Amino acid sequence: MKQSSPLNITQNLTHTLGLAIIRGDFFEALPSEAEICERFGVSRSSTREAVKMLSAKGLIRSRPKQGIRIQAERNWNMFDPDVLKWILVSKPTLDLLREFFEMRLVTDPQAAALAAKHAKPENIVELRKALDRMRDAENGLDDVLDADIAFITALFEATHNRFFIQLIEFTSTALRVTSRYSNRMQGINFSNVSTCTQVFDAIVQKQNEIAFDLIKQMLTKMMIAVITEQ
Amino acid sequence: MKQSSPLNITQNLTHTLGLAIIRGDFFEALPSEAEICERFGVSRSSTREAVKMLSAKGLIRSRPKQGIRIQAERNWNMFDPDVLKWILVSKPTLDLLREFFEMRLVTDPQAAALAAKHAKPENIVELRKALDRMRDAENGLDDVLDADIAFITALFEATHNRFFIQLIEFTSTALRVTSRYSNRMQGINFSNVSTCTQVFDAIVQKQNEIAFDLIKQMLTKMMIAVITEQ
DNA sequence: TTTCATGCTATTTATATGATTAATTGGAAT
DNA sequence: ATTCCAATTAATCATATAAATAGCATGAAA
Repeated sequence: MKQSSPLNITQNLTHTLGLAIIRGDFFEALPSEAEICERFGVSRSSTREAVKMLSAKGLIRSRPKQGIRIQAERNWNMFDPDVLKWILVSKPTLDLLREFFEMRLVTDPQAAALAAKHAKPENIVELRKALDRMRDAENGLDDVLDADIAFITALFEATHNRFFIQLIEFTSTALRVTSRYSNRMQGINFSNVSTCTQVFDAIVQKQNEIAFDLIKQMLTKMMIAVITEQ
Repeated sequence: MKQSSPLNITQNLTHTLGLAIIRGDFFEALPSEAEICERFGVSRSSTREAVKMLSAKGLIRSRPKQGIRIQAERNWNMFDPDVLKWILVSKPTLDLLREFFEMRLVTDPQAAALAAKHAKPENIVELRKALDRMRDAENGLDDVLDADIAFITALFEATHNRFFIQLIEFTSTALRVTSRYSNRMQGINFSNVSTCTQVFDAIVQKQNEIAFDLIKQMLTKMMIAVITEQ
């Protein structure tokens, strides 16, 4: 999706360490710079750069003499796509999925309401395109997950709110990872085409509350399906 | 608030460049590594580490021959406290404030509802402490902003939802920065003590909907006050 | 001539390494 | 208890080499 090019050394180390931290492979601190270099067979430059990237995401903090210490989970940037991905890959618990839905349960309906309020013609165009893809996907002519993400993307872009737009990456990362890695979560995350069509109509007619309620109901059903499923 | 120690070279450069990028000082790309070194009088290591930190936050992307290119605003991690701070400091527009409230208008009520559902005894204790601080602040015995943030912190921690807990940094950063830098925004962001007391009672009695509605009403009033004020 | 593919070159970041500086901890000396 | 010292570790600087790639040049095919 993002970069087709193979990861370079720094990126690789960043992902390896990030995942290891979140998986709990280290206790309170990472090995020293020198030891990381040795253990992973990379130079100090690459090690330091990887450490800086993880610091920027709130996972660690590095100081002389103290070493590279893992920060409290509270400081992790959960909305960073990388961090979210590492968490979902390493511990895709039902609890986390519930927490994710508790968030979507308010952001998505509000996004629909804001879209109804602020959508411009080009947003309507994109929403219609996404709806078409969802219909195609129902008939096996397109990927269900991609189509779902396309709709969410168009919906959140129509809010013209930077914070909501930021949630596109958040939500699509979560959807992609959970649908790829966890069997339990498969196939239950997808939006309903007819509901989304109704949402689209509500947005076109600027009916905020209706758009809000439709998405909320849809997500509530999805959430119940996910949480109760074993 | 965070670190009392003076910023080191890398941190300094990160902030300088981050702020400059968001302020729009550069067009599409940053100067080359070598030029940044020269212009800011730092070594290549520090430059590269700062660049890596900004890459990790989604602001830029650096590739051989292409240089250090600024990413589309869509890719910026708006929920990263640093990024949010730079944005608020460099362009504290009314639009942005509206977008911020549109977000809080759903996250805060939901946080209250989740707190009512999931709060544990220690969360109740913290909420009560925060309420006491808010009362003290009303009488000039404590800082209003700090007390407000303490309540929000206790509220969001009580959700026991990692995504909501992450929003503590987000919200408190926004409150601190806006109240410090913008006169227009001053004094209008603060919560109402009596409402918060009612919210507290609702949480103790596990009345989700009541807690939800109380916060929503309070925020709606605040938002109207902010948006209509000139 | 035009078009497109191929390979070359210059530029820029990526990586590696050594040397020096600064911050911080923990213990020693007072 | 306080101050000072020493050891450790990251932070910074400097330099060298490798890898990636955009842009140009070249030349063959239409």
